[in-house]
Amino acid sequence: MVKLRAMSQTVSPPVVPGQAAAGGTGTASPTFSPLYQQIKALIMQSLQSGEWKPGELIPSEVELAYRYKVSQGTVRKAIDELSADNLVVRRQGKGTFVATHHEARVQFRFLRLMPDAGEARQPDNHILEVKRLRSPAEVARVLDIKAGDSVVFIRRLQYFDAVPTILEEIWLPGAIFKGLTAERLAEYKGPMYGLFETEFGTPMIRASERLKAVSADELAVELLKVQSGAPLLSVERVAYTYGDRPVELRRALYVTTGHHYHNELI
Amino acid sequence: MVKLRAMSQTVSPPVVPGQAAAGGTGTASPTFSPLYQQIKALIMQSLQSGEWKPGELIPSEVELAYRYKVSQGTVRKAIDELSADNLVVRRQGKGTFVATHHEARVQFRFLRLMPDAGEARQPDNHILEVKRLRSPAEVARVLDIKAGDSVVFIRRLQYFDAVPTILEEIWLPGAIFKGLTAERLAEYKGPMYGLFETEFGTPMIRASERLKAVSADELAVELLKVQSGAPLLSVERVAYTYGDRPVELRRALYVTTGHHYHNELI
DNA sequence: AAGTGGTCTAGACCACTTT
DNA sequence: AAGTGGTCTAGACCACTTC
Repeated sequence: MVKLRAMSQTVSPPVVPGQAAAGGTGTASPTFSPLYQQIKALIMQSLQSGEWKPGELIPSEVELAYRYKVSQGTVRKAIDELSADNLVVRRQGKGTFVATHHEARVQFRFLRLMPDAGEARQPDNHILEVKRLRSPAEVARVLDIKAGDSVVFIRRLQYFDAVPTILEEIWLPGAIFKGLTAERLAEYKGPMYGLFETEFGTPMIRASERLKAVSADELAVELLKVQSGAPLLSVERVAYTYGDRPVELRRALYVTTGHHYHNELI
Repeated sequence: MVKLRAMSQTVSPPVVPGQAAAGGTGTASPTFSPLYQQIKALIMQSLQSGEWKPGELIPSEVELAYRYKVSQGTVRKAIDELSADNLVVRRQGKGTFVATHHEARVQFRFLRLMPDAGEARQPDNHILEVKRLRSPAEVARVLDIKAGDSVVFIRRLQYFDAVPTILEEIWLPGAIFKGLTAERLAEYKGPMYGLFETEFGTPMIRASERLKAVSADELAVELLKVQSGAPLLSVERVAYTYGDRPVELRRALYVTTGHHYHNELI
């Protein structure tokens, strides 16, 4: 069995069972990484491989320490970072769980549109269209697939208090989202990312957004019931799963009369 | 001398020299907080009081451990959190420094407008107006002062590559920003928050923003050189200094043709 | 060489949850 | 009572910076 190596106790790069550690394989110029980073990488591999699925309990710190032959403190620091990255959730007395989109808490991370006054509430989702098509070059580039590859296209309208507020177009890699149909989307209760995670084994763990102000086009006028040329908030999102793999492109238009996009600068 | 107390080794609430700890004074129902949280609160008090100013070196972990009579590990955990909160910056081999706005790195935290293509660059600032006036009720409520209290009002235009892009109105509590004039603002090189921090002892440590899409009004048309009714990104910000005290209200209009507001959802 | 933050260990005890 | 994460300590050693 190949053992993990602590920092600088050796000249060779850190090695982990079956695969290189976070620092890289280090063929040319060996890079090192702290033990806890190597442990973190190992745990992430188990998350990615589906050994521990969203919502499930992962092994205890003591057990992981025994498994990886390091101290509990080192495992702890690894899990500390995974927790900060929102990949796992600690619960005192119970254990550490794989993060899931089936919690209200997580929704706010991915839907930043808030009512100007009052409490945030769940939107009503209306799936307008689901079809499979060949990926335009522009979409393919973002999703890191080949132009012409199969993609799933979704058009959705979201209502807050019966007011049409969000119109979005979503592109997903067809290879991952095989059996995705309008029916499954429509009948599914809860957040779309919950469905992606549960049914397609693809949890969204982070996203990058670009916001612009734009004028309502014809489709927006029709569906969002705004005047032609009305200002709308355009939100273009690329969402990523484990390994920073892009798996969703989403272009949304938000009506921001009565709602706003909330952001904390920390 | 009153000593700090570790968790639950006593029935009385944790006490710190001269003041209650993070958990609160606990007169009615004593609340507890971990030792490292108490240390963190103590360090924050020193930051707030100006004992250690932005850019300066704070005492080493060993020294702080001696001062507070706790282990270095406990001080470390306190500073870990302060570092995560962006209140201090660690530098291996050198020490721990109080965070400052005089670093390019910090700019990106507070200016999220990026060019759609190419590298971000520093804007040219044009101060259009600086005046002192009595606070409108609406502004006073946000800044937690009394309506009619003195406030400094600033109107500023920012250019990227000679293109007018950001028009903003800023309100500041007059009591804090006494000698603030158009001249000082105009002659100051670097970010406005750097000036606030250096000249007025008021570092902005976090901010909360509300974004909406709006139509250009007359003033925006004139100054931002956009067409009447053109869509603009409205960004309303409240910035806070130590102790979560609001000290700035900023209402900005961003031109988002060629630029976008960037946000990471993590 | 000395001082700083960064990593790692081992052990003790606490708070919380479940059995 | 047993198991989990959370806190705290003491000590060793490493990496980096400065003198």
